[in-house]
Amino acid sequence: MDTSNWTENIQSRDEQRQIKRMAVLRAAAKLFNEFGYDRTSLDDIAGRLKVSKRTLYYYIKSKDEILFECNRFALKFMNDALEDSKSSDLPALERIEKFFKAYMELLSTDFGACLVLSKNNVLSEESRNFLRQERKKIDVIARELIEEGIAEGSISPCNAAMTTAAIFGAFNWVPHWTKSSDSESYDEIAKHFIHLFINGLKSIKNIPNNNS
Amino acid sequence: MDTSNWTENIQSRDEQRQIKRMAVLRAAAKLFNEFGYDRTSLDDIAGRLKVSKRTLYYYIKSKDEILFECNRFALKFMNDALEDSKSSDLPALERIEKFFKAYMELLSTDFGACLVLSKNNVLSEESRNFLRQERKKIDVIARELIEEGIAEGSISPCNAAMTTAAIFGAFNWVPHWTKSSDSESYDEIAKHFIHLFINGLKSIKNIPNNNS
DNA sequence: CCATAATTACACTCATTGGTTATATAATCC
DNA sequence: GGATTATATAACCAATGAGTGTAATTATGG
Repeated sequence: MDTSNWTENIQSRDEQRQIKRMAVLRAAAKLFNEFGYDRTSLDDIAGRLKVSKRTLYYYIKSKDEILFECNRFALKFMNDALEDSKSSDLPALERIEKFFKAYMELLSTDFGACLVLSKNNVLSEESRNFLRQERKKIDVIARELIEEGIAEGSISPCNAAMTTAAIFGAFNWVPHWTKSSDSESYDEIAKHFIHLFINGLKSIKNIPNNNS
Repeated sequence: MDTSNWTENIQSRDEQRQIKRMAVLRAAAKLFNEFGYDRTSLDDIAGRLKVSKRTLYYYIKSKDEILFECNRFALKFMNDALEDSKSSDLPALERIEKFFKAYMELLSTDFGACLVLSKNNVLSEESRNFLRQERKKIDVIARELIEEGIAEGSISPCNAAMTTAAIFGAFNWVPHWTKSSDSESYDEIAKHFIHLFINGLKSIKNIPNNNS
């Protein structure tokens, strides 16, 4: 049926569907993050949304798909956010700061947390490869930032892969301790972390970092 | 069973038992780390050891207990290792280095990896509390080290809790990427990480500190 | 070599759960 | 208003996996 012009209602239906689908994904992500993928049943998700399990199947194809979509969505969000920082021509250190602030922002969302809390060895080889590839992109961008910084002279030479691994690790771990989110906001955490990674622990007594 | 006095043979039997029990735990940890707790069946563990599932129950009480014991064992190992560094009176930065090298060593073991890879929200409230408490101890020691460093003047003032969270995070994340353990040894990683955390990214141009 | 205890194997129960299907209700558009 | 489509309910199925009873087998000590 290629109805051409009465787009509005169709749109509206589709929009409704998308919104509901999104609600399913978000509810699922919350539960996955709290109890883990395997210990979350579709009934749990349905219960949270006050619908029956069968209903979920109108929005998703399988439980696997839910996890995949949660991951995909998070990665898409991230990639979008990266477009900004890519075009920017700030000095490397500031771009790194921007980058990881965006990353922490992602991690503060249900989908972002899901990205780092769920092992995705559940999914099909194909899905897993796709997600791995997307992750890789983000990792590569971070690595390039470090390398630019080194080229620029603002970052001291180091193994960029190892360095990004350390930073991502620190960030990725944050959603693991949010249960008792008594503490600071994600933004505060990001600031602290970035400051630590840039300046290190060591106190700098005699070195004003103006270079000579 | 209160075995009282005929120690020798019992010992030998007991030793045998302990060894086998340990083999069960280690095999389980390996599988947990690879596939996750929920996706590892007791049949899998038994299969790995080439015994029947029923046999496992002579060494452990339940699947829960396996996970608990894996965690407990890792934490015990860590606490033992900490006794050393506690008595030492090296400068804080070196003790931190020592501490985190030991921690990375732990993470390189099956039990250590299990400690950071498994969500333990599976376990009973009681078990979970115990483990949390033990973890807390380790965290506190790390925090104290940082604070000593600050007091000493070798570490620039910072939020110690946040700082240890960052460092632990970076370390804890390592077992997540070991699947493709194509890369460096844990020891190398530890060195890199520690260097990064102590010195930071920022290049310090007037220090000829490229010893590596 | 026998009696006792430890260990192991087979087969079973029982509960959970992911996924499916038959069918009923509500919305949409001609 | 009636046909078509979207959405929901509830019952059902097949598979899995934790845990157990029993009985066979092995090791230990006298």
